[in-house]
Amino acid sequence: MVSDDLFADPPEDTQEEILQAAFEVLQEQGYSGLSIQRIADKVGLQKASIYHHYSDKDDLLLSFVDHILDRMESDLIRTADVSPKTQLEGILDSLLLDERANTSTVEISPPSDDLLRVFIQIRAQATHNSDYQDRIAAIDERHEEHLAAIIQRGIDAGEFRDVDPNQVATALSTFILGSFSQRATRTQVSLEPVHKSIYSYLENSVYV
Amino acid sequence: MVSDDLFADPPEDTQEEILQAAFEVLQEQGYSGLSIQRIADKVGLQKASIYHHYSDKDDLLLSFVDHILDRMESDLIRTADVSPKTQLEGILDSLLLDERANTSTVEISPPSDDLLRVFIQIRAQATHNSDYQDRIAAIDERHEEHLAAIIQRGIDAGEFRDVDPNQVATALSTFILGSFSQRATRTQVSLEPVHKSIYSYLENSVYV
DNA sequence: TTTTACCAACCGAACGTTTGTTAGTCTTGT
DNA sequence: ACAAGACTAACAAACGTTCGGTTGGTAAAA
Repeated sequence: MVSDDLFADPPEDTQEEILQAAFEVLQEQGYSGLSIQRIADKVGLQKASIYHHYSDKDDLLLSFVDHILDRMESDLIRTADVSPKTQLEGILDSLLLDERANTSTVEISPPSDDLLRVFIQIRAQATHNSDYQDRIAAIDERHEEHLAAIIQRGIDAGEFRDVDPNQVATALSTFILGSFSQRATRTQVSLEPVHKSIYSYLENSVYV
Repeated sequence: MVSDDLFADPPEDTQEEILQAAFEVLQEQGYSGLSIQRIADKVGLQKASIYHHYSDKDDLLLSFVDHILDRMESDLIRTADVSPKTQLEGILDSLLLDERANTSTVEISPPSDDLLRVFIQIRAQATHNSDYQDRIAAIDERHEEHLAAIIQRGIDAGEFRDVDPNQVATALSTFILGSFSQRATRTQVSLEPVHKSIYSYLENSVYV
């Protein structure tokens, strides 16, 4: 199995190497298999050495989650100097289509399957851990605000009808999350029907 | 914290009591905290006694997952002797609205928040465990088929346009899953915008 | 330039606890 | 008396964490 990197560039210091190792372990073993020993093995360190870089497991996990969620958010939220309709469709194309089918003019690299799986697992921790809950809620809110702002711009520009930006944004983010969850937990999910349906919704209910 | 029962009636035998205990532990501690010791404590048994009812932890977890997914599926899939449009809206109302706001004529009890949280956690296991992947995929497929059948009936009855039943069903199930995921991982999620948007989609893109 | 001091990085070994699991024993209802 | 069901006790393995020691390189002191 080939795993892509947690960092765009190869990790420079040991701290980043450790987070990258945690990323791979989480992918292979799941959250319950994410132990110091396994991370140390993956980096090629003794597990005692981990404690030279992180005070304890909680510290490590917190840094890890921050890194993952930052990365996720940067995939979700991008500004672009194009018309609202073009920007919105660029976002949906990148998030809901296979890369090869993506002919969008707006360049948005979609989250990889690896990142998506890890994201879904972190999200699942939010069901019983309020720290995670807060972080997840923050991401969701910023994502929705980002979409709402685009829709508001579309209304102002006369491209969109006078819809409720927040309502449409919430619907879109719910849809995107559902698609992420399916991609992460099933194999061979066809993104086409979902993509077509949301375009149908936009054409018939949002666009002028 | 008050947890609702995994079983409609109070569990009769010890096996069911154990599964109910696992349900509560999973809710409080998450999947990584789901140990034999904690389950035994919750039932009021010694942990060795668990092995009188289940051969090992894997056996217990498999039974547990089966029970949860069966219950989830029974909440998702119900037949009703009403018009396709009424049935579809009954399903969406029950899954995407608060109970008190649910004035649907079709009686479908929605999955409780507790069940939803546990479902999302089990789903997350599917990211790295192929056994879980298969079960999750099976549920999703049956759910989509159920929705597609309703839509097909709607088309035949002249209530719906000549849409692709599978495409619309996939979109609906994606949407529902996204809503579940948000409800399970965030507090105070307003279901109203999502509900309104999907009705808008149906009226403008599906209904005649 | 050589010597000294220092510090970050890593390692090996051990700690107490919790994990899943097994064996043997006692208790209870039929 | 018999079997089902619960118990106590113990096991090896894995867990997170700590301690003390060994490097290697860098910077100050001689």
